[in-house]
Amino acid sequence: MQEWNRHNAIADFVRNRRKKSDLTQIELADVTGVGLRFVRELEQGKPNLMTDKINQILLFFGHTLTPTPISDETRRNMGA
Amino acid sequence: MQEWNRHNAIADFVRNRRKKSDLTQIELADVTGVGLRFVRELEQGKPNLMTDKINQILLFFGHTLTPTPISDETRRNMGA
DNA sequence: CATTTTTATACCCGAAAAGGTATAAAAACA
DNA sequence: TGTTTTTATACCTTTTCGGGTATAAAAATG
Repeated sequence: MQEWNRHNAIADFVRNRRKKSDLTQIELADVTGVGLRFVRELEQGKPNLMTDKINQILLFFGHTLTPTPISDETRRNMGA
Repeated sequence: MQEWNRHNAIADFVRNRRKKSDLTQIELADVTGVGLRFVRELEQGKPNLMTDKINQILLFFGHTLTPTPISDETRRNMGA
């Protein structure tokens, strides 16, 4: 199995935005409609996730999964 | 089941880049190491896909999946 | 036109994700 | 310190993705 990387673009984004919004994992799961376990595995950096579940969460923060150049990976979404 | 949307950011990106590279779906599957069926389902806009499989393909084009703000372009393809 | 190449749809199966929940660990707080 | 809140880990079940392959449709090529 691939190793979990807690610090990847998606996990970091969700964790940071969630905390900025003063939400617990439970609240985020509740408001986005995904399972609590999914929120946790996502933030822990589980490598294999379903795109539509991720988008369910990202949509709450006004974002979505898109292909981006690798060089821009870190820079692109640090705003907001 | 969710409807397939052939024209989403990921599907369009892969289809366009593949054609620019003059590759068939078979060749892209072969060179990226993912199954042929996956390439087809991705380009057809299957909503539920595994992130690491997508990234296997995007990596070949120097890209990766990241959360990006919902722009007019992405919102245009969200239906309704 | 016919023929070849490429893409799309359908089927079965194994593997793994996602959900729910219980419990343990950690963090926040008084 | 002790208490409460939040987060992390573990187990089990159901669901479904992804691979492989066969076939059909569509597109390209002569």
